[in-house]
Amino acid sequence: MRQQTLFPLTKSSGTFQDDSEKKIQNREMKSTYLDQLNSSQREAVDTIDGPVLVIAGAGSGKTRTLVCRLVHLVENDISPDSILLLTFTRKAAHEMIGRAASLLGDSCQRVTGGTFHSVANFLLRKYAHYVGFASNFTILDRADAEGIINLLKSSLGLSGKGKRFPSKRVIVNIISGSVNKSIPFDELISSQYFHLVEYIDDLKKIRDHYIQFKRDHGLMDYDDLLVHFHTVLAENEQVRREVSERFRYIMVDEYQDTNHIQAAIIKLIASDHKNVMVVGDDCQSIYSFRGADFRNIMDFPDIYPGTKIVRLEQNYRSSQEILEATNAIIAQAEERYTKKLFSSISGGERPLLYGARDEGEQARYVTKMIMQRHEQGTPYHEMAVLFRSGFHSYKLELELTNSQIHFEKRGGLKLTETAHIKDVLSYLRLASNEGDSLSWNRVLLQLPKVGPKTAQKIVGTLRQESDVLTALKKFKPAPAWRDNFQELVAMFDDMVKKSTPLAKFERVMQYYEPVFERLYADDYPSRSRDLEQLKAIIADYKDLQGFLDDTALDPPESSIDVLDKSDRDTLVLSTVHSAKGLEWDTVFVIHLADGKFPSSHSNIFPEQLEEERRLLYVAATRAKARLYLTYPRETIAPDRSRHYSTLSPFLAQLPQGLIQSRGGGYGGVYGSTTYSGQRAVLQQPSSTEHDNKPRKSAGAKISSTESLELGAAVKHSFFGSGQVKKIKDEKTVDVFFPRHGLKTLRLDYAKLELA
DNA sequence: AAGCAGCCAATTTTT
DNA sequence: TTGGCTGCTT
Repeated sequence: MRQQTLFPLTKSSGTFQDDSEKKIQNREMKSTYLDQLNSSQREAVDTIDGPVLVIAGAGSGKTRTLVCRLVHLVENDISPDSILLLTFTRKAAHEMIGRAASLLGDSCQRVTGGTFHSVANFLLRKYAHYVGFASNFTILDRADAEGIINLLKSSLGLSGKGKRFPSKRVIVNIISGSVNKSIPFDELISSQYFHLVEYIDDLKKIRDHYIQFKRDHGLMDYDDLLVHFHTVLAENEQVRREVSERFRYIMVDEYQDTNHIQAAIIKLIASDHKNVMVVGDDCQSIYSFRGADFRNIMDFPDIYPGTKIVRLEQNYRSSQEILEATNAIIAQAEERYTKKLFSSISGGERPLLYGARDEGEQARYVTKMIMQRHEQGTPYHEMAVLFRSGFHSYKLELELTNSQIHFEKRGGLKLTETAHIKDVLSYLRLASNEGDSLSWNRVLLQLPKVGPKTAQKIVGTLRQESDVLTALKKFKPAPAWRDNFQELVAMFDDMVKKSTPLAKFERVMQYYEPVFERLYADDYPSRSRDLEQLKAIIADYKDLQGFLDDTALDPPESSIDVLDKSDRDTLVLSTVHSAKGLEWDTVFVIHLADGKFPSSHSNIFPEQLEEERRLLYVAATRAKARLYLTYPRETIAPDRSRHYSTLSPFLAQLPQGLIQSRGGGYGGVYGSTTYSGQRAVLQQPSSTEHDNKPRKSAGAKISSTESLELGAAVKHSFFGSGQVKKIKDEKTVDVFFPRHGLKTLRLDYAKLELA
């Protein structure tokens, strides 16, 4: 039953680590797995009791170490039931436990594994009453949370507040950010959303109503899963002891991407026995936007005195040539990272940099190189294309489809983020939690002639009776939509009585099909493929709650891989975030232009920029043998205006000789800054900038501190006017802004002007 | 008063 | 491709 919830039968088809590697490891470990580890790995595996911190560089055999330790624990008579394995995705946990099981047998499947969120959910189904929730609470995804915020905005009379009032997206970001970063609400707004300070009271009101709304209707968002779980453990000694006794051995992967609440949860569970092993790499911390703090790693030995610290620095993944480039990328970081990875795989190729003319040419180049490599014997599944944002791959997707290369896209839009899937899920959620008024609101709005006001009126009557059905039957609909309303009520009455999730789904579809065709008249045939996919997923579940939890905690990707049962050789397209922990023979990183990578959204705070740098590091260290870096020299904005772009500063500033350059130019259309003269372009990244975006034309842009002196008045696009307080080096200054205090700015990225 | 059609703008990363 | 806003219609 437990496994059912944590590990659904629906596996997406990707590989966690490539198959050949897996086979080799299995063979190795079957003989005597300990002998196959290097001395550091072995030390990590060997230590059974007490706190262990493993600093594991990219490709240093981290997964192998975790799997071996799992095996080692079980071989030393530790019951698999008492082991908790926390990973970043549920797929990762599933994969590791599966590998352990293939070495040692099925008993390993009894290990509890998954993300913090899935484990918190699993335990809250049992303990939620301690924090005032029934056990049938519904999990909200981001879109649900935004939907509630919208409802509250209008019911609190804040929706017509003008353009400057934050959108639901921003409001959810603030509320969630405050929780995840453990920063008080006011403080977060005045430091990171200072332009919203005037709305601070309205925002607080929305937040308080949001919290109450969730309580009233049995709803938990992602953050609540962690917060409420933490509260249960912190405030109920008996529960804490129960959980602590059950999970006597804890392993946490990707510890650099945990936030403070997650660290506190571990601390509570482990406080009796201190048997915790955490594995992480500070260089690969890429989730601070969601509250992750890699300082959790540094603090670990302080929280757990006597921690054994193990460093894994030998890289078994990439060639020395690739490592030299990736080491150089991370060496530019502000933060001093202690590790320097080395590899014994030599004789590889230097990473290749290609400046394409534009996005179309970039897509054609990548497609061409993929086909070339394929002809030379690299299967598609050994190649991947990585990018900063989901939409960066659109052009490439078209090109690959034209060339009939089969690919799978990870990251970006999820299946559950499309409107028609959310529709169907809403009906099903009502079968599990009839008080979920967000879902009621959604399904009621689908009735013709029923808008926000009417829907709210109906929802308002639902709680006046002991059960929803009675309330619905008592409600008097207007004649204009009475028939449709009664049909909906009949469907609901009928659906809740069906026993299996599939039967419920089919009853919903019988009602929804005509609604669907009316709502999405222009494109319902293409959308109905998604519904087929949903049906295939739901058919594997015996338990509706499990299905709903899984789709919320681990939403299927929108590509149709579930229906595609054939074992086709498939190329992977992925956001860098979703590529974490994976590896391929050949990796392409595209759109490496300033403004795209690093994203232009992140040049306000130096810390965000540092995270973008680590993100590139993560992307590049996925490659085993070949790494291609590309960027378009010209992009077209949505308004069809053309913009020149320059190479990402992260690459432009690398020492010479680590990367080979190729391409660009094309008959000198863009001047002679082609990559035959690598030096000229690489060394002056910002001097070639021809950005023709409209811009405030106040003063001269400052690119070096040479043109600055102490006390100079300057202007920043985000912080406003300020005064130079300290010149640190030729690229770094401290500026005091009256409204934000002292900020350290890097002139390469901060758009600073003379006032 | 509420619904609805049509126009314009914006669009990171994820549990 | 959605989502917010405006102004027209029921």
